[in-house]
Amino acid sequence: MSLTDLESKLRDRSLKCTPQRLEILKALHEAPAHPSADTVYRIVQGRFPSVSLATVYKTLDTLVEIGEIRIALVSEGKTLYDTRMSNHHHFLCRCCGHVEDVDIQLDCMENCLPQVMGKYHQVERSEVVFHGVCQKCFQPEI
Amino acid sequence: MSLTDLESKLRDRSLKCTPQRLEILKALHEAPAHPSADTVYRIVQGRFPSVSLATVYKTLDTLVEIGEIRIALVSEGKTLYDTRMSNHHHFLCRCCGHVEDVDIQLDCMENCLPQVMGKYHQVERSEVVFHGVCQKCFQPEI
DNA sequence: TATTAAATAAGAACTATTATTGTTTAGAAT
DNA sequence: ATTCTAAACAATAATAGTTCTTATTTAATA
Ligand SMILES: [Mn+2]
Ligand SMILES: [Mn+2]
Ligand SMILES: [Zn+2]
Ligand SMILES: [Zn+2]
Repeated sequence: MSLTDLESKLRDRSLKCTPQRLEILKALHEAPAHPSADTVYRIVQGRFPSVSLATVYKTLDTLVEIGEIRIALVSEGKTLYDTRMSNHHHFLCRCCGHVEDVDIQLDCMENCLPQVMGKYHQVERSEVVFHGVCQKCFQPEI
Repeated sequence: MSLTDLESKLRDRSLKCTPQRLEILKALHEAPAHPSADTVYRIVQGRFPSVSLATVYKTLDTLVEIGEIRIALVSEGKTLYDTRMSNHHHFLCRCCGHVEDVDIQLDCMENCLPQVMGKYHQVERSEVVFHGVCQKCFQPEI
């Protein structure tokens, strides 16, 4: 959220705090959840028309690297980004591709995991993807 | 697995059982787990050089539609396919992108889910993606 | 204010995937 | 077995998403 937060993260890695980066971060938060690069690009254009799509891509990469946003591994085709860095899960509609946050606490996963994976991998986090059909696709008559 | 199984699935939907489709299905099972369209294409080429990449893509779509394979929602960039239709999970290395099957039974998820999601969505299945660093990337000195 | 490494805009290039089109073929009907 | 036809195919053009290249600009530092 906070720009100061971002500034210090950038400074820590000797990355420059440019107006483009600030606008892109703002756009990410204004956008509907899980926006694509193109969605972000269009929002940024409203206030900062000279910004290029390549800069948006590059900046999104950077923001992922410094841990301001992450990629929502939930879409075929285009990359979607997620500004929510706290632990949460996703529901994915197989009809319309709609992605929705799922906020439930699944302690069991976090609990049992370290033992199971411990000797093979370094597990950093886990997320659930629920597959199904969203309300809109299930009852399209409304 | 069984070709008879495939044949009947195709027949049920009045889809033709072509040699290309059979070879592509075979290639999918010979390939390392979670192959891309291109990986499948190359394997098929060995035995059936006239097959086109477009046919591979189209056939993979078809196989997904009839439920012979599924898309492994686990990669940025290119689509990966999964021949294992039974419930399982994935580990994804953030360094090298390696995808590994995770075979643990997480009853808790299947148990708590229907209630939580019930009124909002039709949940058909759920899978966990574990994010982390694989052994190879963690100890690259070997 | 001058310096410089990093970031940017513009657009070409690239990769994965889908669409188009004319030809072939599997499977059904004779 | 031969004919028929919708479906599938090969070839390849087109598109979408993303990355790369290069000349120019700029944030941060001295
Ligand atoms: Mn989310
Ligand atoms: Mn798998
Ligand atoms: Zn839907
Ligand atoms: Zn790895």
